[in-house]
Amino acid sequence: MTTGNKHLPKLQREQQIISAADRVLGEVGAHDFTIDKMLSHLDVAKGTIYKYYKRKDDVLAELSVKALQVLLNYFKAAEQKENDPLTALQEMIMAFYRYYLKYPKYFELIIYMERPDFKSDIQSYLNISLEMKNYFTNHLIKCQSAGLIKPHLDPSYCTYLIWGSCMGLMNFIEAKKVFIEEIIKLKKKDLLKTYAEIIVSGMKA
Amino acid sequence: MTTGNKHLPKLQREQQIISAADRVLGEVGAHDFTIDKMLSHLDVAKGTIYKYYKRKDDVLAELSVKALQVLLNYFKAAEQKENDPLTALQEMIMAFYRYYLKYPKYFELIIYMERPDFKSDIQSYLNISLEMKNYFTNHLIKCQSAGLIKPHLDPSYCTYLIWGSCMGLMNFIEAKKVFIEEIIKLKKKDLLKTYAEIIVSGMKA
Amino acid sequence: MTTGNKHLPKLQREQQIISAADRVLGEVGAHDFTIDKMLSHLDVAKGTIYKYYKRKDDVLAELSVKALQVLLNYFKAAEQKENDPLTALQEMIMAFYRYYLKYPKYFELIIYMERPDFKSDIQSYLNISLEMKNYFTNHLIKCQSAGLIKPHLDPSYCTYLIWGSCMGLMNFIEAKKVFIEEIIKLKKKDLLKTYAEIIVSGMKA
Amino acid sequence: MTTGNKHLPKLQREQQIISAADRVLGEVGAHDFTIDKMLSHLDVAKGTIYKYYKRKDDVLAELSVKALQVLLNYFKAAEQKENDPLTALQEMIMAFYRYYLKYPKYFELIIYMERPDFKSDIQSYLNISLEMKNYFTNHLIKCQSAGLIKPHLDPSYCTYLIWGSCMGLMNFIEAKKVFIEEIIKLKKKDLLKTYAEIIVSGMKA
DNA sequence: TATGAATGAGTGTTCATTCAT
DNA sequence: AATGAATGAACACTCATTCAT
Repeated sequence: MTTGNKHLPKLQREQQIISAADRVLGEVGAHDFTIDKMLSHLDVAKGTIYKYYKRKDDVLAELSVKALQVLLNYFKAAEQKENDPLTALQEMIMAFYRYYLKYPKYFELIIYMERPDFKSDIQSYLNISLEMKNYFTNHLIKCQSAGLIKPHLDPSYCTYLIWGSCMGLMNFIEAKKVFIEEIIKLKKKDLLKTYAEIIVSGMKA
Repeated sequence: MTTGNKHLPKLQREQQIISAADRVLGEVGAHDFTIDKMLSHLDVAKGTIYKYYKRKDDVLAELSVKALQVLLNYFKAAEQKENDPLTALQEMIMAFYRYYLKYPKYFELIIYMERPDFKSDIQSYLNISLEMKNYFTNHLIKCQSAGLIKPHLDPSYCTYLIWGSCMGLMNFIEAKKVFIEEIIKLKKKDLLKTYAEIIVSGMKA
Repeated sequence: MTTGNKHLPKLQREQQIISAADRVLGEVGAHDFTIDKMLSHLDVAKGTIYKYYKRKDDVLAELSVKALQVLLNYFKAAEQKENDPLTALQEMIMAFYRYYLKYPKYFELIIYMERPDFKSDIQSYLNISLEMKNYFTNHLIKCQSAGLIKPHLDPSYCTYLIWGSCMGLMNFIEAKKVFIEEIIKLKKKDLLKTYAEIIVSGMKA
Repeated sequence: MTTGNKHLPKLQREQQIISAADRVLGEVGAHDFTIDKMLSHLDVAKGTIYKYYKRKDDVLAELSVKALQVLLNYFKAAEQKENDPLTALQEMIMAFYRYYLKYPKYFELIIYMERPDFKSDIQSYLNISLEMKNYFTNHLIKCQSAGLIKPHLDPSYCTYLIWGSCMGLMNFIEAKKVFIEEIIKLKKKDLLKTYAEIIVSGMKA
C-alpha cells in the first residue's frame, strides 16, 4: 500500500503473487495454505489474487509448476552424472529423495495435489507434468533400446509406476504413521536406496 | 435416546461409537468425515464421544484398526492360496489392489492418515500396525530362508518399502492428477500387476 | 456474553434469534439482511444461529411465519368486520394494503421470498402458507355457496390470482419504478380501492 | 481489441454495450448479471462502460428499454388483432403472458427493476415507460368513450393497476413459493385467463 | 477518450472442541 | 458419566466501482 506498485506488468504481478504463495507454503505447508495468509506477504488486495488465479487451487497449481521444474532439473542432473543408463535410472530415483530432503514443502505440495478433489485448469501445470513424464519415459526407452530393460515392459507404465510408488514411499516415510514405532530407527536413505535397487533390478533384462 | 443404554460398559460404548464412525466413513469418506455426522447414527451425545476419544483423529485412528484388520486378512488369504512363497508375495501385493477395489473408503482412510499433521495416540492402532508389519515381514523372512530372496535385503526395510510404495501407487492411480491426459488409457490392474512383478523380480535371489 | 444466558430452553433461544432477525429486518429490509448484522443484536455466536437454522433463508422463512401470521389476522379481522361476504372480500383485499402500510418490511420480506431461487424447508412456513390459502379460499367458497360469485370460478384459482396480483400491485406501488413520474401523484389508497372494486365486481355473479 | 473501433460515435458505442448486456442477460438472467460478464462480449474496457453508464443499474435500465419496446409491440399487436375493444383489452393482458413465455429473461429484468432499491436516471427508460403507459391508457379511454367501461374508473389508475397486478401475478406463478404444494397442479395459462376475465368483467360498464 | 488493474469490505457457512448442567 | 448447546475463528470467493496512465 506504500510501495506504489500499482499497474505492474502482468508477469511481474504473477511472480509477486506466486512468490508470496511460495513463502506461505514454506511457512505452513500445503495443508494449511490459505489465500488470507498470502496477504501479509503481499502489497496486493485479495481480489487481485483472484484476478490472476480463478481459484485457490490454481495458485497452488501454478506454484507446483515451480516445484516440478526443480524436480525435473534434479532428474536431469542425475541422468547426466552417470554414464550407465541403469545406474542413471537408479540415481534418478534417488533424486526424488534428495529433492524431498531439500524441498520438503514442495514435496508436500505435490502430494497434496495428488487428490481426486483437487481442481485446476492451469495449463503450465499440465505442460510441466507432461514434460517430466516424457523425460522419464524417454530415459526408459533409451534403456530398453540398449537392451538393458526387459523388452515386454511398457515404458509409460513404468514411469507412472515409479512416480506413484516412489512418491508414496516418501510420503510414507514423511508421515511416519503406520508402523510409527520402528520407522524412526530406519535410515530413510537406506530405505530409498533399497527401493531403487529393487525397482531397477526388477526391470533389468 | 430411548433404548435405555445409559452406562454401558466401556467396551460396548466404544464399539457403538466406532460402528457409527464406520457408517459415516462409508457414506462420506475420510475427507468429509465429521463428528457431527456420527450423531445421527448414535444414541450418544457429542460430549460422550469426546469422553472416549480425545480428538476426532483418535476416532479415525480407532476406525482404521478395523480397516487394517480387514487388510491383514486379505494378506493372509493371499498367502495361503499360493504354495510358492514368491507367487504368494506377488499375490499379497495384488491383495492391496483387491482391497482397494472392495473397500475404497477404508483405503481412503488409510491414505488420509498418512499425513504429517495427523495426530493420534490410539494404542490399538499401533498394535495392528505392528501385527501387520510382522506378518508381512515374516513372510519375507520365510522367502529369504528358502533362498528365494536376495540375502542382503533387510525384510523390515522391504516391508516398509512395499507398503509405502504400493499405497502411493494406488493413491496416484486414484487421484489421476499428474499426467492426467494419459492415465485414463491405462488399465489400473495391469499397472499394479507390472508393479508387483517388478518388485518381486527385483527382490528375487 | 455477559448476561449469562447459556443453555436457554430451545424455544426461548429460537425466539431470541428470530427477534434479532426481526430487528435487522426492520432496520435494513430483506434485501440487505445479513446474518452478521444479527450478531450485534444477539448475545449468541454465529455458529449458534446455524445450529437452529440451517441456512440464512431458513431464518428468513421462520421470520416470515411471524409476518404471515400478522397478515392472516388482518384478513380475519377484515372478514369479521363485515356482514356482507362480498364487502368482506373487498375489505380483505384492502387489508393487504393496511398491512403493507403498517409493516412495510414484512411486506418486503414476503415479496423477497417470492423468488425462484429462494430455498427453505421450514415447515411452519409451509403450514402458515397453507392456512392462509385455506382461509382465503374458504371465504370464496362461502361467497360462491351464497350465490354471490360466478359459479364457474374456481376458488383456489381465485385465491392464487388475488394473492399474486395484489402482492404485485403493492410491490409496484412501492417500487415506483416504471411510470415513475406519475405514480407519485396517485393516491395509493385509491389505486388499491379501485383494484379491489374491479376484482370483486369482476367475480360477482 | 483488433477491430479498430476506437472512437466510435457515442450512439454506436452505446448500442454495442447494450447489445452485450442483452447477451449476458439472455445467458444468466437479471439476478446474476454482472458488468464483468459483459466484457467477453465486448470490444470495450470496463472503464469505458462506466463512461457511458454511471452505474450497473443504468445499464440494466437502458437494456430494459429494449425489453419494454418488445412488450409494447406485443400490446399493439394484441389490440389490432381484435375488433371489440374489450376483447382487445383481454388480449392485451394475455399478451403479458405470451411475452413472459417468449422472453422470460426480459420479464425477469422488469421484475428485477421493480425493487425499491433499484436506482437509475436513464431518460430513455422513462420515455418508454411513459409511452407504454399512454398507449395502454389511451386504449382504456377509447373503451370508456365507447361506453364499454364504467365511466367513473380513472383510465390512468386502471393502467397502473393492471400493470402492477399482472406483473405480480406472473411473478408469483414463476416463483411458486407460497402455496408451493398446489400451484403445480394449476395451469398457468388458465390462471392468467381467469385473471384477465375477472379484470375485464370487473371494469365493464 | 479509453483503459483495465486494483480494490476490500462483505457474506454464508463449517466444525472441532469446550464446559456448565 | 453423560449431555448437547454454544463457541468463534476460519475461509474461499465476489463484484461494483475507481483512477492512474
